[in-house]
Amino acid sequence: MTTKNYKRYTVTSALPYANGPLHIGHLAGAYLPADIFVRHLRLQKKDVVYVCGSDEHGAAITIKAKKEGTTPQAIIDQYHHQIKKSFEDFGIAFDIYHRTSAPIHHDLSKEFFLNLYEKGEFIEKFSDQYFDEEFQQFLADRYIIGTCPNCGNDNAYGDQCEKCGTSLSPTELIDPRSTLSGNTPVLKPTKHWYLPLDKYQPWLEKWLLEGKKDVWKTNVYGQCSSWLKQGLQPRSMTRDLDWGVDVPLIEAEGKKLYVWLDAPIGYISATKQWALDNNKDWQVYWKKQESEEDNSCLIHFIGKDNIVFHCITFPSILHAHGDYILPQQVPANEFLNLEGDKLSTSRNHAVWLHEYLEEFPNKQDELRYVLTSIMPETSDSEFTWKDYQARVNNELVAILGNFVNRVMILMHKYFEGKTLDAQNLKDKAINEQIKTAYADIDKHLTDFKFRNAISALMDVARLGNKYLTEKEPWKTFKEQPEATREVLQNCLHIIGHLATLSQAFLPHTSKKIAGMLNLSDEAKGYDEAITFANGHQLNSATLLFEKVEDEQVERQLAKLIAKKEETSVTNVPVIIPAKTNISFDDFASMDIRIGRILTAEKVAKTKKLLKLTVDTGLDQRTVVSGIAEFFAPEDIVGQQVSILINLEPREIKGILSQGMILMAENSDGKLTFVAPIQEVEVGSVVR
RNA sequence: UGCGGGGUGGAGCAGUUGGUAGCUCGUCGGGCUCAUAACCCGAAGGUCAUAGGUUCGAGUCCUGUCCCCGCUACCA
Repeated sequence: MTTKNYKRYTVTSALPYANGPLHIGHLAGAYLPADIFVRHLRLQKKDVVYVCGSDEHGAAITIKAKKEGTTPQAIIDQYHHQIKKSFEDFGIAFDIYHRTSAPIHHDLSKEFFLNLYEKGEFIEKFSDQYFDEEFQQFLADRYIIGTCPNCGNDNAYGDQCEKCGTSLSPTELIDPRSTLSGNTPVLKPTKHWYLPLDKYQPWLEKWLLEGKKDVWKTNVYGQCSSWLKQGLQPRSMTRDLDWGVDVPLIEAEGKKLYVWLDAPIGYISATKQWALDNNKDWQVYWKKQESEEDNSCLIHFIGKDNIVFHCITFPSILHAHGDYILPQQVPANEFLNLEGDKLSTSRNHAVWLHEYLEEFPNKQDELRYVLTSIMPETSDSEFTWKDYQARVNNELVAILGNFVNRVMILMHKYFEGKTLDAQNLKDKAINEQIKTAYADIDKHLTDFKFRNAISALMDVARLGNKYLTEKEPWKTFKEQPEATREVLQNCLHIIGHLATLSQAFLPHTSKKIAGMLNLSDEAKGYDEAITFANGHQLNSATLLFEKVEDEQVERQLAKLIAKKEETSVTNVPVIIPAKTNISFDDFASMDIRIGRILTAEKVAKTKKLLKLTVDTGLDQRTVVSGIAEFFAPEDIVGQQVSILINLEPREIKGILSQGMILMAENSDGKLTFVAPIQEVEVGSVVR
């Protein structure tokens, strides 16, 4: 593929956002594949730098700080160090794990902005934005809540209503409130600098649509081409925020760079810091060289949610700057699910890396193996603890661990763990198959097919088990000790190759194997021969992997359930600020009645809507209600409900909805009917 | 709403440019006993979501339909 035969590689993994810990989805998406890929390149003695760091800016962090009554700095310090340590313990081999709050990053981000500014790339636009007069600041979209014009949810955010899914802008909200003060914000003009993505569209079409067709993964290419087809719009690169990189213009005081401008620049500033620390030249990894063939091969490992920024926005910025190379590959993975449900930070439905490392000490490679085997390369995939157990027990323990153990035990039993004239692998067929394994793994990794690659690694261990079974050294030893010795020494060579080949995937295991063979545990390149001296003494056999017991699986499952419940209980309910007063007449003008649901059916092609027929006492009418996620149609027939009957009828999904069912919604968005505690006569007035 | 990805034996998934449907796990039968009851061999099990079309021939190309996931909307 196109990543072959470069002189140099610049590999990045998406910057984790420093407002929460890492979970297995992050690993499977952007970190484990990159780590394997980079280790593979290093084993080929390629020149590669692998950078990452914490993304520490953006409104989500200030919101979290405010919610927890602390400072943004405290939040990012806490999570930066936690994330960094988790990566280290897990064995992700970054050359540097940096952070975007570092001065070197702020400087470089400003430099980028100024470079584009001076070239006149930005469009300067005034727009009216909500401003909180009490707090004297402009409000980011997420700081404004109000009533959704689409579904009437009065807890919609300025950028989106999470209830009906509509994308909004703050000015569309009915009755907007600031989450800072609860006051009604005022519109004030503010100036922002926009990146004219529309202007780069023709260039993007050529570079991406023509240049990356059949080169990038279909999920990545498909998403990009759909964006380009829709037509790109200028995108604001600045924000009215008090946390982030300052916009380096006098007239922009108090404004910050948009996180998505500065975050990817974090890859570059991290490289710069690494170069400083190690006396290297960072520019060869990022800047265009005199001759194109000297350019570094830039590869971004990300999850699918980051595709557009890494494939369209960031390349546009690099292109507009002009001095920088562009990504050669963006092997985005899809998502990992957990036990049949999406991973979710807010619902605490996740396997957290720091907890795994504590509860399963020295079992990094087990998780690395499982996640690589189920990596969501082409579609979403699923992690279950039962599958974890099965893969560890049936594959790592039974195939790899067992093979190594069998050979080691036989060697010690028959030959005191000493080799004799074991310079070469003497079985031609085995030798060929091992060569093929090296080639296969290289091909799969070059194509970002990590599942296939790790399966090719396991095939080497399978080959060993088969060879042992066929040669039956435990039978031949008495009659033909020399032939038996040769068989076992051939097996030792296979184990040696397993040590080399597993370095990229299972680095901890590789070291253990090398230790057992009493070979140096220095990283061994692929081209280094495996040799045992005459009379080489092996170390004693230890088990590479332990079985996962049913009890461990059950404990993890119980923990997931417990956490979910705990979260829903302890989640501090967000109390929505009070709305402005209305007159009694306004209230009296609402006609709310008690009705009864007569029929209910799901509206086709929607996930939230139910079509209800309600007896209001006056008539029977059709109401479309967004409650399908919480109630099955058959369960609510006969239910008494409060219904607002003089609401302007509205067509929803082609059905005329005449009225609105009143629902109580808790802070998790869970709905309950507002109904009389005793049955009352249908048509009764609520007032 | 629009767009992207996916729907393949019990489970999880591969299937490159169209040419007899594969892998891992599980199940069943056999072999072996060096090994963490692990290893090796063999078998059963699929109308490739669905309806049409192109073709000598389609899981693979085209069209319609139905499901699932995601993006659009600062969690990989």
